[in-house]
Amino acid sequence: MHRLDAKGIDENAVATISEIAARAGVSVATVSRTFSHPHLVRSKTRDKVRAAIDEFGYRPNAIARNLRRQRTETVIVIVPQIQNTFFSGIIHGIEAVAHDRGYKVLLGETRGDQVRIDHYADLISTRTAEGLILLGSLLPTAVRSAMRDGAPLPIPLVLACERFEGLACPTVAIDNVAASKTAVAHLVAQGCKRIAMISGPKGNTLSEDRLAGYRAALAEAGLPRDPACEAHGDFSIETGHAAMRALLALVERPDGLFCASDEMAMGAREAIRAAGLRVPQDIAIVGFDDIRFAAFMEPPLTTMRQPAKEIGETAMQLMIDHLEGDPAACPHRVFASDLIVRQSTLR
Amino acid sequence: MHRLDAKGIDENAVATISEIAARAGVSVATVSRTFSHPHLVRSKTRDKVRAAIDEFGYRPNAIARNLRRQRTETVIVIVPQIQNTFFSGIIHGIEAVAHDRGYKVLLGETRGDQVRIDHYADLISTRTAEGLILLGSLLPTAVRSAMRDGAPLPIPLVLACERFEGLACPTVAIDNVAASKTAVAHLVAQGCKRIAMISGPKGNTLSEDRLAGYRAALAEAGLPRDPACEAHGDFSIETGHAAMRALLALVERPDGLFCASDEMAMGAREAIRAAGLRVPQDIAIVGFDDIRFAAFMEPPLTTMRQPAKEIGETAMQLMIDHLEGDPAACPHRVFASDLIVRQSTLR
DNA sequence: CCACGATCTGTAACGGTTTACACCTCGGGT
DNA sequence: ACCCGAGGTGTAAACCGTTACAGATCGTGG
Repeated sequence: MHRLDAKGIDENAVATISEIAARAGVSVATVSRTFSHPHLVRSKTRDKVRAAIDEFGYRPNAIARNLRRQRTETVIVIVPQIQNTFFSGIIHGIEAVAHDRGYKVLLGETRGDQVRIDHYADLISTRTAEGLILLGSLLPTAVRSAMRDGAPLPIPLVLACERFEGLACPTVAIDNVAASKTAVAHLVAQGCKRIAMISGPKGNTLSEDRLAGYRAALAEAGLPRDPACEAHGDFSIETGHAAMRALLALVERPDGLFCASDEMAMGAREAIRAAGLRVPQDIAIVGFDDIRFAAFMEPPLTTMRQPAKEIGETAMQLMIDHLEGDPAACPHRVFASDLIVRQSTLR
Repeated sequence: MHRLDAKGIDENAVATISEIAARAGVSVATVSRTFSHPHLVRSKTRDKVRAAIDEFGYRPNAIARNLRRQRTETVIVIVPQIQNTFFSGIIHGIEAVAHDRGYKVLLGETRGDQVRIDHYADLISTRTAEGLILLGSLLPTAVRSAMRDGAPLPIPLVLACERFEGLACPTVAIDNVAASKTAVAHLVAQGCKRIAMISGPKGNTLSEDRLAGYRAALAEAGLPRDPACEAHGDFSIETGHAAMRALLALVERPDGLFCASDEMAMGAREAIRAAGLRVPQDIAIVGFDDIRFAAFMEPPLTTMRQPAKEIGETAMQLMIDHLEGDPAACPHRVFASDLIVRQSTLR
């Protein structure tokens, strides 16, 4: 299939190493060495091999090489949804480092589906990929049971942007508690007295951390905490919109809002507009992530910037260190996140 | 590395087929058949094999299987930039179909770099991947030279969203000429007399098609065409902003704007705001793509919707048909694109 | 002219699976 | 008693590289 054309001469199929060896009048070992360890081959011999290769178009078969070397130099990146701008920023960073270091990136999208995540994690057991970079808050079943049993991790794993209690593996993230505290303190400084939050899904460490930061900031400012002001979404525009409508229905309307993602802030902003209220005069908003579109909202959105690309780059770097270096090492990289102040909080 | 723990007992390493065969007291062929052709194995024998597998945790080595089968069931998707919302929508669709059909998706980002695109295309020659889905407007050098020589395509290729004159390969796209014509006709219907366009990069078929549609609509409406009103960007917010600033500096200011991407429309909208003008009263805007954020712009953006997910799904479908079916077939799928009318053009 | 080391090259094992082919067993028909 | 076919199973040859090891070649110093 797709290998032989009508004349039986294969234009596409690459010659094998033994054909090249025969054409060049050397052994397969020499051809192999010409690629992998050229310094072991006399330059005259190399030229013979190169000539044969130029003539017959040899490209070494990566599958055979992988089998022999027991390596694929491939990592799989599991992401809840590729369309999320923050995640695609991380993937951008991952791909950059992977490419530079000669690794390949397999992409798996989960959409919150445990079956899909396990399917992709299985690619490690079957040796299709060597390691797993996890962007979401869902863990493969195999990892979960290892955690429960206190067993070592069954697969090389790096967490980007999420952390799990009791899971010892390389992690890169920001300090979500501190970041949220800063964000909410900014709202306090702008004079907000009743600050609501739309966080991520319950039970998700990242969401809990951001919620904790929010609460800490309120406490520090001496503002009362009202459970009715704590809403949850799934980081999407739609859930931000819905959550804000609920918050607007409260008898005591909030005058400040902190969202755990810019997308939710976008949805919330729309709900506020629909209610005939103004941002920031009636309600000031702080988002999270600083996605590309935050600066182009109306008004431009104040937000906690996460260095998505750097997070991705670091995650891939940690993965390579893990695969090529000491697999017992378990570094944690924490990035700073900056508050980007724009008009949505300036009143 | 990472294979043996302190006791020399390997928790992670999967047993090989021959170990399982020995444990189960059968031959390797039988173990293999238990996986691939269970109906060829007596159920009692299957149970023995299953028991051994359960006990020792065997997972077949995909590399060895791939080598033997001469298949990897992997396609590589080359995208100019993963962060572009339209592209990530397509990838979303590609991944969905790939997962359902048992294929894997390798991700390659080019950022307009010919070296990177060739690097990724090379994964086909080395048999790492079986086919290439191309999202951008850059072609691998190997494909380009085949085109020039009139030779058959050197690799299984599917184009999503871009087409090339004289390149016969499965393609999925929309009718950019017609879509642009519709978009610009809408501006005409809204009473715009001087309509500018910010298109994509020059020399790009997609850009040219959209420009052609724009010109056709002007001609049909009897409006004069002014080369000064034809600007170019690279689909990004920033270039949209820059292009709009130039358009605003014209002595005769446009009163309508058609952008070849929503992102550029976003940048343009910002430039218009900065100039103290109103949308749509002073300048009406139509974008392209209908990315998730278009509906949340201020005012919400009228735009040509492209069915990104469906385009991706179809591209992957065509790729599988090409790999598993008739490689000579060269279907072209053209999707409808709908004009989504929002406030940015309603005056 | 020989010994010796350095440099280069070849042979063959190996990685782990799939599958063509051969073989064996067993039941049923003649 | 014999043949035949169906159903199961095993053997071994692929698939295509890499690399340990052995062997060949070459240059140099004695």
